[in-house]
Amino acid sequence: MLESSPQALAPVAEYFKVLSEVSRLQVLCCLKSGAKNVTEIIQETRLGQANVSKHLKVLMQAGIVTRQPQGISVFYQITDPIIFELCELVCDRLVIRLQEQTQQLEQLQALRQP
Amino acid sequence: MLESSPQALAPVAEYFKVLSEVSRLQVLCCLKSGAKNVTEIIQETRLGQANVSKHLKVLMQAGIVTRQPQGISVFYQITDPIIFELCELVCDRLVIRLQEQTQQLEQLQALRQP
DNA sequence: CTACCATATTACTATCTGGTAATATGGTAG
DNA sequence: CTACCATATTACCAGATAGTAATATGGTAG
Repeated sequence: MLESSPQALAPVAEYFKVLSEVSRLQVLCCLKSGAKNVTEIIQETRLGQANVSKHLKVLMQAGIVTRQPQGISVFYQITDPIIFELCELVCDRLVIRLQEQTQQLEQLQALRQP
Repeated sequence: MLESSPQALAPVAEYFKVLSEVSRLQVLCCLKSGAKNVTEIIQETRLGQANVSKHLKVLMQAGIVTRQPQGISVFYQITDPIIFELCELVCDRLVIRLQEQTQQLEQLQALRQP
């Protein structure tokens, strides 16, 4: 599987790009516990209002969150549960990498003082 | 799990950023079948030499590939097997999203011609 | 209707990054 | 040594994008 033509890879790259910004990951983490309105997201993430609005639009166009106007405010909710699975995979890998680097450092230090 | 502070999320975002470029995904796909030297990668991906070199550096700094000089040329190899798992997850999700969109379109067309 | 609140959009800037041509490096052969 | 090949680096440009201030939209209350 996993075709290698640029055309086939473009949507995958685009999806990863959406997840490649700290602010958007912050918003997603904030929504992990359930639907929230924009004001709540702004308060919790301490990001600017226009900024949050823009990021939410990007997340919606990627199909990662859904929008639900409710009275005067608008609630957003995560629809795509694989996000956290993806993040966990990456986190696990980053931890392993850190451990390897620490090990290498220790070995170097051991060599320096025989 | 999955802390929400910007500092904790930064490495995750960075990892996703590495995977958010079509050219780099092309290189990774090209390496899926095993180690290849730079010339082979250039031929297979049809990317420029300096460009491939730069992308390989990024992939190496992210710990996704390893470098092995061999005689006059340099071989690269994927070290991080989770990449394709990540891509598969995203692909599956993209397919589902496409299917949903197609369904919605069909419903709209059905409404237009009652 | 007007006033007000929450959210979205616009316009703009500063920063970052992919691509490439030119050049540098480094190993190999003769 | 020199010539040559593969790879890396540098310098540069063009396009994309995060952040923000200002403004627009749209729903609600009075």
